[in-house]
Amino acid sequence: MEKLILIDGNSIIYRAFFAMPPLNNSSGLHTNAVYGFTNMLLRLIQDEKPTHIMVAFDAGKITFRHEGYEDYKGGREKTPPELSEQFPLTRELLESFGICWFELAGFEADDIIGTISRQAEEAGKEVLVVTGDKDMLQVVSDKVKVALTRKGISEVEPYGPQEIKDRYGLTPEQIIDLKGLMGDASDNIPGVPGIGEKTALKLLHQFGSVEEVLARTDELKGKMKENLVQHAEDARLSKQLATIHREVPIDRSFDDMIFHGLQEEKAAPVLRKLEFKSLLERLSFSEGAGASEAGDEGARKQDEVDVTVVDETALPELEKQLPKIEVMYVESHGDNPHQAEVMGLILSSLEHHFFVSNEFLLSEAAKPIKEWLADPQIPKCGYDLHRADLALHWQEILFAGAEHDIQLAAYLLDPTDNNQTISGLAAKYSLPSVPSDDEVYGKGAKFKVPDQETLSRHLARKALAMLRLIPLQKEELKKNEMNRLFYELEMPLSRILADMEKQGIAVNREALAELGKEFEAQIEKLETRIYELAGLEFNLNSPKQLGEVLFDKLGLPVVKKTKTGYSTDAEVLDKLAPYHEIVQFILEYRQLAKLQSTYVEGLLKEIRPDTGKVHTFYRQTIAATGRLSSQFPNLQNIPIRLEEGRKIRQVFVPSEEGWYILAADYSQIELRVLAHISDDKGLQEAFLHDMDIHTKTAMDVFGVTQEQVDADMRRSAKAVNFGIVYGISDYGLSQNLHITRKEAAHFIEQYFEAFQGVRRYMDEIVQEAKRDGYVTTLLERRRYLPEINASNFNLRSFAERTAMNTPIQGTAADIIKLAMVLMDETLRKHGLKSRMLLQVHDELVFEVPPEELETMSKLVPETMERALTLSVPLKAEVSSGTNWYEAK
DNA sequence: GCGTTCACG
DNA sequence: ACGTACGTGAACGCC
Repeated sequence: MEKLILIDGNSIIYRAFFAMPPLNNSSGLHTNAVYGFTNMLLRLIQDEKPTHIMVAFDAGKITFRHEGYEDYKGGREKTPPELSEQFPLTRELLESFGICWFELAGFEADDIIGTISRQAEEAGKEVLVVTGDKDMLQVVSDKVKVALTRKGISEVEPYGPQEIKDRYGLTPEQIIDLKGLMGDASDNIPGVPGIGEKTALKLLHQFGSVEEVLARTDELKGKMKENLVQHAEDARLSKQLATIHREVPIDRSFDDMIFHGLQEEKAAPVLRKLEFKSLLERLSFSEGAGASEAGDEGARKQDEVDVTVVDETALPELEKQLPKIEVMYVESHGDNPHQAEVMGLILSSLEHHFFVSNEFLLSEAAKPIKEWLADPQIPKCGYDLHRADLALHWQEILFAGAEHDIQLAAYLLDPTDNNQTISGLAAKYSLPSVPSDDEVYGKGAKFKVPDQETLSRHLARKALAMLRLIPLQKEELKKNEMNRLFYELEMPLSRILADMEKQGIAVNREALAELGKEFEAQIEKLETRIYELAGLEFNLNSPKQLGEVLFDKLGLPVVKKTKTGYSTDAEVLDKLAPYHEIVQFILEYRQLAKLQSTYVEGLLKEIRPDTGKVHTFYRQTIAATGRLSSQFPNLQNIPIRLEEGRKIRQVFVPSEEGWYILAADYSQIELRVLAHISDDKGLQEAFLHDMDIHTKTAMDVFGVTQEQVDADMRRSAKAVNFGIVYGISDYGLSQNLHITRKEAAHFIEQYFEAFQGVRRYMDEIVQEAKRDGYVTTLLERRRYLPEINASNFNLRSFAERTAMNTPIQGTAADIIKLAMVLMDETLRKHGLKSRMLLQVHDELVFEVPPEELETMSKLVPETMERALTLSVPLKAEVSSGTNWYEAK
């Protein structure tokens, strides 16, 4: 017969937490409740041999019970953070055990269990409910037993109808009446004063039910009668509160609950992360293997590999196997993929590994391999295909057909994992060990291309790990509902980015050098003046030496210190300006020195002599929020705020005579996203009318009319809006606006009064993060926040602000990425010659031939605006000119 | 290789 | 009481 075990997750974890001594793993994670829970779970599996298991959780929000009685569970202490952080861990553990869990907003675990146990009973299954909550006894029947925990959780006591009768002299249904009369302090169920278990049982033995007791109070006497008459309503309400709801909508089938047994490859990594060594041993899983962080790699074996080195003799064999090749990997050396040296290519299936040296790849004989690489109809799986594409491109080898990039998938599955190398991923998934590149090649100055034997074997090990990683990633992407994000957004975008990077943007070298001369002249003047005023020459670029001059020699007041000494940043210098005229000159020097070193000299170094262009590299797997980042050079931080710096933009020009630079940027995209996800009616209204959002905020925060908003009020409101997007704190806002914390707190309160939907969103997203351990964007991009339940205030606060900010910044990133994919399609569809060149978070930059300028000026903003439909319109503004400066 | 500073959204 | 605004990359000094 089929046997289903239903576990009340919350109840067991609570009891385990208080029953177990404190326990944590080496990274400080509290694990005692998870440990107790796991122990009990394993014992149940061993003793009961269930065919099905399901764990129910409270969804942690307001339940239907609150609708009738506000104080329900009101008397409970707040859950300690050391316990809260263990809920996401428990869910992760259950998933690794292949055990189904369920929760539903508005219902408690009790109700879920009540419903499933009823359904299971109707389907003829045997059921065992495991909980610490006596209320649950009401669901007992011939088919349904309830195991109550005793002494913490180390023992359980099973109850069937007979056991309930022996213990209480009641039927299971009468348990509800019992609660109705005696109440339950821990659930804040009032019951009737003066009536405890003894009296309640006596009454029920005599009358049978709460209703009957209340109807026949005339048969009673004394204080008890008085209490019952006076609190009749409390008794009825208490009975209602204690009644388990058995018609919860549950979208899980019994098939979902089938327990297939533990699989080491899935369960072991989680147990290792928790450092449950005794459990690993008990399950006879190897203990040291696969601990990704602990550095005990040695315990995982390496694959033995057999590689065919492709030369003209071996080529026919490879050609025969090409249709079966499942993964490819291009090994290259150097951080900048536009200048990377290709070391070799590996093409693998589970049966074969073919190593192709770059020398052979570049030879005429390798034509079939090149045709395979270039064929967009042949889907390719691999690791960092974007980098491979660029490295191959610069040696005139075409690449197309990327389908599944392991690095990109790893990024979506955990964007904050900082070891998304093949070696790191192999460890994370407990696959056979792959030595790190640093181990094989040496790092920094020690880097050396190894002999072909070593290289090809290393690549074959990587390829094997890749072959195994792909199905695991596919499953996880599907489970996280990230298939569309991955296959329809990030993968297509990866090819588009590569195209933009290969195209590059032209830089007017002469104009840049000229600008450099102007800066240089000013810098020299400032240097002379500063040394004069200081009375000595020193290294102005050294904060240490500058600090000594300002604070020791000139005796200026110390405003702020760093870990290593005096702080001399711009904020400090601003405060010091009134004390000494040298300070203003230092600020100007700093500004120009930055422009000179980073933007003039830095950019000049990046211009390719052959093309006169700079080719940035967009990294798609770095930013935790889903944004892109840009390197070699970074074209996402070209100056704009100050006029001197903004001139740098003049040197970014079209690559063809007579063409234009066109730039379009989203207006207030983050606040529009916030209006959508918070469903704040006021904010939505403002955007529907396309109001100036900072003015609107000022009106609502200060309670004034549009005409009464002055520049200062608008400035404050703008800072508040920024703060809201960043996950506001009174301290942060006070720093930004140079006001007291109290004043900042007042602004924030005023803001939340005016925009209550935003307040609700901020509260709910933090709760969601605490419950799930992660937050998501509109397109299901995910960011884990392991510190959201930390007991350390700073860590927890940071995680809370991140929980508020990431869905906003991340959804904005989703949107512009969608726009880029759409834009690429649109350019093709219309057969336009215009080219997309740059992305700067909320801005896209194009070069456009004159005859397309008018078309593009409409098409680009239209495309950006239709990228995603929100409850408020998206707005994009476009402009163009003969260089990037003029396109403002 | 780390800390500080500063450029951008 | 705690002591920060969110996300990046590059240049420089210094050990």
